[in-house]
Amino acid sequence: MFESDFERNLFALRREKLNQISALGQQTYPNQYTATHTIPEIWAKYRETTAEELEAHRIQVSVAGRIMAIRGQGKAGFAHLQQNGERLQIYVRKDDVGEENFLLYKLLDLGDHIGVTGYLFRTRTGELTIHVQTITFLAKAMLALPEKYHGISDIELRYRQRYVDLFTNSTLNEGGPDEIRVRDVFIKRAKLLKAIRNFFDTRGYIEVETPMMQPIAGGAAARPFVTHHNTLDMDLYLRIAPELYLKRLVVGGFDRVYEINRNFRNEGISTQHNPEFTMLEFYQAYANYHDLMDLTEEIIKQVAQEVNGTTITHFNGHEIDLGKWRRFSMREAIIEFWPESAGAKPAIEDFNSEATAAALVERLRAARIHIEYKPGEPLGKTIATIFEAVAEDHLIQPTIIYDFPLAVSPLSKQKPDEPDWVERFEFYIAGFELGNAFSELNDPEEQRKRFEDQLKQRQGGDEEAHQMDEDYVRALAYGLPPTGGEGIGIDRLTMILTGARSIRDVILFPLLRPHHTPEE
RNA sequence: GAGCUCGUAGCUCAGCUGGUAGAGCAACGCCCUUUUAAGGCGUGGGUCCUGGGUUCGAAUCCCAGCGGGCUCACCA
Repeated sequence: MFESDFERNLFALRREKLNQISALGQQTYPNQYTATHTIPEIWAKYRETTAEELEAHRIQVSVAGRIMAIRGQGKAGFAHLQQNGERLQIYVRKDDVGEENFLLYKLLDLGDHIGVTGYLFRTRTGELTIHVQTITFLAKAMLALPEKYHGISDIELRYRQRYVDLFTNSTLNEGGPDEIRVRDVFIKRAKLLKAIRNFFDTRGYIEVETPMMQPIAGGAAARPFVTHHNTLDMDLYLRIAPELYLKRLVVGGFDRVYEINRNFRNEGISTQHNPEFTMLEFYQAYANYHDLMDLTEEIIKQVAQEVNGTTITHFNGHEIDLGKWRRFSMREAIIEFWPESAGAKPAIEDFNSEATAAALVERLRAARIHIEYKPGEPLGKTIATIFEAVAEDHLIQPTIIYDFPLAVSPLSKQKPDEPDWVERFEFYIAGFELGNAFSELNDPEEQRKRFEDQLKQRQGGDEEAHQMDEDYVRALAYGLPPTGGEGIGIDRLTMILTGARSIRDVILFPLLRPHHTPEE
């Protein structure tokens, strides 16, 4: 627990102060405190009240909070109490609180929790302040708070000791139009979740919870985490997606379902990837991917309005309007964003054969654009890779990319007129993918074939290829109505709405390697 | 997993081409009854991330490791 002798000594010293506080007749760890207001309530109610009004009608209040600043003045003193992210000044005079309470005040440290009663006034400089009459001790900070002006700026410390980060409430993107405090990031995240639930609840969707531990990790292409159930003596996978269970529910007659929950993928970590992340998935019977495109724009617009009061957001130096959307087919996007350095733009026919697609790869490589390509891989996979290499960085403003190759979409329905392409889209904001949606494949025989193809790729060494899920095929065999389904990354959407540039800034306790203190 | 980069007091940071570690905040003591990054006087606080190496001498240079950040890869 202790970082140093300094901390150990400080702890002992505070322990001694607790004894003295106890000797003053205060409980050292009392069980409750009854306040008349929270600090935000005081501000909401009396922000505009003048000094004269406060003097004329003495307003008695009691509030509780954590001491975040304290200034002694001999036989008086000022302190700032913080509660729910807001601070209110208190003024303590020996004359007014009495000998014992003033001794208590002298024993207080930065970080301590106290309750005070008193009346509101304005100081010489006009600051709304409580003129304290009694102090009640509530809890002690046994460790030193971070630097009072800068707070904690060490990113590692912020993530490891989020509890400190939150009450010091340090700033992200300082000085920019996207400046935001840590606490507000997580308040917005909560609002976002509420807005999404509101969106779906009012449209007749029901919220469900499906297994997080699954015997077959399906519904996405990713390496799973493995765990073990002792009594059943079976390995289970932490889910990589809820998809296949949610579609079983549509078979079961829940025409509109959604789930907001964690997915786990045993993959790399980056500013856009955390091993556990929160995903919204929703399914709507009788809808196709066109319906979902319209719905997607509506969701994002409405959520932005509810969370930020505007569809304008700032991310990494870009102003983004979440109310204005573009749509390209994947092939159109490749042509649209084809780099000049790689010569003339491709023609739409170039996507029709492996040879012409491979030629595009060669042109990109000649232009020193890194692109993964294995000769003999399916044409659709090559096209998807080209899209990612060429277009993704340009998709700063909200953009829907539709019509994906069948080869990379084992669960999507083919386009009636182009069987090598499926009714699938992804949407991008700020240069990264936020969501993925498609008209769900509901033909059990076709689904079985797709799984078998995936199995072949798996045997060929692709660890992320889908496994066979017999029960899911059986569910489809009972009849899945035409259905549209979509997944939206909640962490990433939070990033877009808060301007946080790292996914770790929107996850309260992001995964870090264990850190060993000298004592361990 | 790879490349680059950072790691000095509880916190925020300085410390030059190598000469044996500093400031502010916080802490401790004293003074101060409208202050607010309060102020004044004084005091204590260091495994300079860890382990090797080079050197008369290493926070500083070199190597390895640990942890963080960024970029790339994988992926959403």
